[in-house]
Amino acid sequence: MRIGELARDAGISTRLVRYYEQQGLIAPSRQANGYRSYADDDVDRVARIAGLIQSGLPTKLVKEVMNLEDAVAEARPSCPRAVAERLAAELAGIEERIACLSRSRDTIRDYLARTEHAVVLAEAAGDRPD
Amino acid sequence: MRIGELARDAGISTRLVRYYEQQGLIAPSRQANGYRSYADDDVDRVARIAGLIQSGLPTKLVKEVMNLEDAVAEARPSCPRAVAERLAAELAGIEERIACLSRSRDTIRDYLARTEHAVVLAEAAGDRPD
DNA sequence: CTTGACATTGACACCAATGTCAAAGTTTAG
DNA sequence: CTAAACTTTGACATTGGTGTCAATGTCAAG
Repeated sequence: MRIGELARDAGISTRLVRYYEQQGLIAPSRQANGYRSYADDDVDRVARIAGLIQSGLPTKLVKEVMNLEDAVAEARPSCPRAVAERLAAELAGIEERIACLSRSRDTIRDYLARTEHAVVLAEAAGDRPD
Repeated sequence: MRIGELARDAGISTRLVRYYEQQGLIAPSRQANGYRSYADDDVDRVARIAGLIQSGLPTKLVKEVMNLEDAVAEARPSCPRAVAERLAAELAGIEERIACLSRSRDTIRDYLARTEHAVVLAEAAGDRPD
């Protein structure tokens, strides 16, 4: 598929897709005419990249995480101790973010639940209003 | 306490503390000499603000969440339906981020666990069950 | 009184993530 | 064949979060 469809499906602008590529986060092949060509899996990958970036991870870190994701598929990965330590540090950072966001999530849920607006909560939980 | 101590305790620069204030996220009182004066609770509040911002929430959103946090303390809060709907939307956004980050967390954990670097993982683990 | 640490405001600077626009080539529908 | 819709690259603009510097004020300790 081409960039327009990919972007639409992933829910971001084509501009960002190209930006991610420039940052080394994706490497689409090219058609004879020079158009970028994406696989179906790339929709997910790109959406995931966007999600991480929106969660405050810098592209450089996102890149590492994505690489790791590919590496995990392999049988017996390994890495120098130093790398492992850096990853552990990043892991801690991510866990902090999760904790922070979780708390806010609880706060908002709590608030909505207590303002007789359980209706809205229920709606949002099931389908996707816009 | 004054801004220097607050910043140190909260783990950010004084520059950021002032920036947060400018964005309406905190409202310290002033001493006679013009110095900002913070309460002990503000350390937590500021650390929390910083955490949310690092998690990708724009200051405007952080502000709302913090206001909510204060409001939740009240007995019988209430808000117009429109507001509740916007909050629900934000809640969804936050949940998405959490999902994204959680997946990355699992990936990294997994990776570290499988690269005989369980050592590092254990070291970094002191806290954070969930 | 002087010095050093900390505060104040305001300005300028930087980076990363995005938007937007322009000029040119490609594909597709009518 | 033409027009609309897409794509390419490249450049410029913007925004939000930060760092940093400068000039000035406050205060505690020697």
